[in-house]
Amino acid sequence: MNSKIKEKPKVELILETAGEVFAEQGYNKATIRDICKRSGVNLAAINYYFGDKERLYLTVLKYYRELAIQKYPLTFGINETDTPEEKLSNFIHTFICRFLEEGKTALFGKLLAREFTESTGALDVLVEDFIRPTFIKLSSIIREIMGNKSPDKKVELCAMSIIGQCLYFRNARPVVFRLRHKEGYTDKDIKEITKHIINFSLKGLVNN
Amino acid sequence: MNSKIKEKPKVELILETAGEVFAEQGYNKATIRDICKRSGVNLAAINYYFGDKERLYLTVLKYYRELAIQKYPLTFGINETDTPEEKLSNFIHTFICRFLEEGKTALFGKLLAREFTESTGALDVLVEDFIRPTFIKLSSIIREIMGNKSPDKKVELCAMSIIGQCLYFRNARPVVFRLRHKEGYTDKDIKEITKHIINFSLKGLVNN
DNA sequence: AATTGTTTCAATCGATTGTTTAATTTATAT
DNA sequence: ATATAAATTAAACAATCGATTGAAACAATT
Repeated sequence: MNSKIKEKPKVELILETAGEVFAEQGYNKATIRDICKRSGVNLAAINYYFGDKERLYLTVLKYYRELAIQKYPLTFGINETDTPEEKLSNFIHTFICRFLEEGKTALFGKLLAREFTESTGALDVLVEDFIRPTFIKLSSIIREIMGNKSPDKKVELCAMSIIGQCLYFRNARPVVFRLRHKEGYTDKDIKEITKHIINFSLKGLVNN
Repeated sequence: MNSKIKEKPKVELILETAGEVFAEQGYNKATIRDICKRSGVNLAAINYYFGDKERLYLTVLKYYRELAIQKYPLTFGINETDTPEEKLSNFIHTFICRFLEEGKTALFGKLLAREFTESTGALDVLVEDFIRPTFIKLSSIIREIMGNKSPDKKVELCAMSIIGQCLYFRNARPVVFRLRHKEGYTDKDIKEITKHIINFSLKGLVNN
């Protein structure tokens, strides 16, 4: 009757809502009831379309992964003609954007950032498909900066330092916001943080 | 009858067990049933002695806080005669030990580290009583190294970078262990990590 | 129009959780 | 010894969650 407007397929609707809920609440705290309510679908819809909660979550990951890798190509915004320092800057900047931007394109990054501290059964696959390649990419940049003679272990530790800084100010937001007496990050905050992490890390990588 | 051996008071027994369970599982995943089972007490004991789960958790925090501040004086192992760089080294070393050591003295640190990424209702108090003082202490050391002219914001960001590195390799263990194809940290690992974070951060703080 | 397959729905199941109760046991004090 | 209080227990309660059911509504096909 009101069919002039083509309704969004229910599966897609659920996936989008579920992605937001999982990113907000984490896998465990997110409830099927909440997702269904926000989607305006019946409680049984998720089990009908996806089987169970876990398979919904896996489908959500696949769904947003597509959006993510299509917006952020695997190059991490890095040109091979860039200097190593430029490459690291771009890497850090891109890495932070991937879980900080508003909108759907950053949802995969948010879900991924959660897996670091609240792992689910999907972590094994996520590590091999995304996290390890990201670390390898970062490690290669670090090696360019530090020189080929740098031992693997040292490179690995430096990669941890960089990722650790980035994830801290996302995952430890409850503490950060209280310390600052200020809720949320402004765009200016994010720019400053990004710039700081780049500077701090570039200096940290200097060989002595 | 068998009263030659003085039994440990039940309240204390529950507190110790509960601390371990909360540190292992986090507040939400820890169940009263599990704590009671491990303590060998009846299911109703916790509500009888502590009222409810939340007040048990708060009491656990207070209990282990005592052990912690008595083992780790608020000085963070820092002598005022140390150089600023030595102070930072000692701070990072102490900070990491506080949530990595085995045994009961590190339990408060483990609970605190959890609050960064899985906050509970206790976070507000914990921030004011422990986390903020720790940041202030760290900030004062950073200021000594970077010079008095350094803007507050810059010092704050550097403190975040240092804490972020330390917490990463504790809270992101699921990912780290998979990346390394190795479960757990050896004492050697911990020493290397600590040494690395100290070096990386000292270089990051250098003014240019 | 009848049949078939798909989707939607309210209702409910089964398991887990924090919490409470009411009865019993143990300890303490008079 | 007896009375009172404290501690302990098994059982159940209430709320929440993921999952399932079976009937109804809808769409598509024959």
